[in-house]
Amino acid sequence: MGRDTRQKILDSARELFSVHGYNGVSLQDIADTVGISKGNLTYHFSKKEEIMEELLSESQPSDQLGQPKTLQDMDALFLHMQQVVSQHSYYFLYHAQLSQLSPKIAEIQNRSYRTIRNLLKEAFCLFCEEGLFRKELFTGEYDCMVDALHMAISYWGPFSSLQKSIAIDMEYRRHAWSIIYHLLTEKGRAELKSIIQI
Amino acid sequence: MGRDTRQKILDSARELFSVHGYNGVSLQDIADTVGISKGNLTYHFSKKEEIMEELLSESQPSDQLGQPKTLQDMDALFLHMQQVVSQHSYYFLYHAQLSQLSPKIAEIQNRSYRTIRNLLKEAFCLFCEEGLFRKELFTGEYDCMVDALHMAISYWGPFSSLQKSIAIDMEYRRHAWSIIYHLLTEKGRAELKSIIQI
DNA sequence: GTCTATAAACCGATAGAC
DNA sequence: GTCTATCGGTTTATAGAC
Repeated sequence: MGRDTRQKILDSARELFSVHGYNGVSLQDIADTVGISKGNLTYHFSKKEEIMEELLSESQPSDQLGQPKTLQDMDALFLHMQQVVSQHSYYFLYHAQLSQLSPKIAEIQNRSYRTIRNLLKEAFCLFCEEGLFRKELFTGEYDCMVDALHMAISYWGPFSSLQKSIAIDMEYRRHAWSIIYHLLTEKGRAELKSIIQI
Repeated sequence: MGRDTRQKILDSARELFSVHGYNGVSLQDIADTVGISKGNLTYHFSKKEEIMEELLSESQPSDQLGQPKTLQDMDALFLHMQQVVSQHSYYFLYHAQLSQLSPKIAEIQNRSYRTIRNLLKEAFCLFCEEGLFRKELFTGEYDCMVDALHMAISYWGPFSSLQKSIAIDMEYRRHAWSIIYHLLTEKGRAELKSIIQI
């Protein structure tokens, strides 16, 4: 039951953190949910932080992402992000708080952010070379759109949850394409049309 | 010393919350900073939530904002938002968490969000009528850009703080204009040029 | 590995003297 | 209005039996 208990703890913790946030969940809550004692819990994870650290490093959003080579790849990336965000809502809802938990967590987050950023920027440049994206209107426009897209990825969950009374029923994937639609050339727009209807 | 102590509590609490977040600050911390006893603190605010509620309703970002009529107004709004965000960083860093604190706080946030949203959308439509903005490329493009702008307003602080090792030294005001630059017509771009250099 | 028991500290909130 | 003292509850973490 060694590995098994450890995994059960992580699963229960992830679920509880998703609903109540890091501070809203005590070790007692986790132990109760798993069905073990608090003492046993601290045998596996000596500190509460360690659970979160393992949870984050276990499944980083940027893990399984490959460099997008086509608009189709980009769309798949958006779709994938949409799933990650909904499955790891606690990560995005409380990530400012999480970064203060431990230097290790801050480092994990930072690495993830840098990865996504580079992924998007390189894709933009590639699309530009292939005539799918127009050239920059001003220096730094691509960087700005990468930031906007990145911000949308990170905060789509909390942002839309705060506005549930307003009509933001549009899913993230559509929002992402809408943000960068103006960057597409005629060729790019034609190609996108076969992928998704904006 | 009646009003005085109450105000001191609010000032100290705002400062502490900004750095450590709501859960990271205890009533003891606040009392110590003000230089009063914990008992005296709970005389003024019987519950911890009440401090945050008063703090939020005291200075809502959308309070002193008028409807932007010109690009100059819009720029002033961005500038104003930039100051608000830096002065009330706790509000933006922890707003997902804060909304769960009490229904009253959730309502305050929701009203604020709706106000900013409408402010931006109406300005967009006005600018379009005046030939400063081009027409929408697709239905909902304005709404999408309003969301992107709104997200940037809300999360510029936390977003840039998480990326401090990366080159995001561009201030929020410039970022906001960059996001919507592609919406400007030739006439609009000429007018913007006299306000800010993108 | 898992348990019980408990330490040690801190939390928000209350009671009552002054 | 301000204080001290304290209650009842919760927290993380440890010690030791099995």
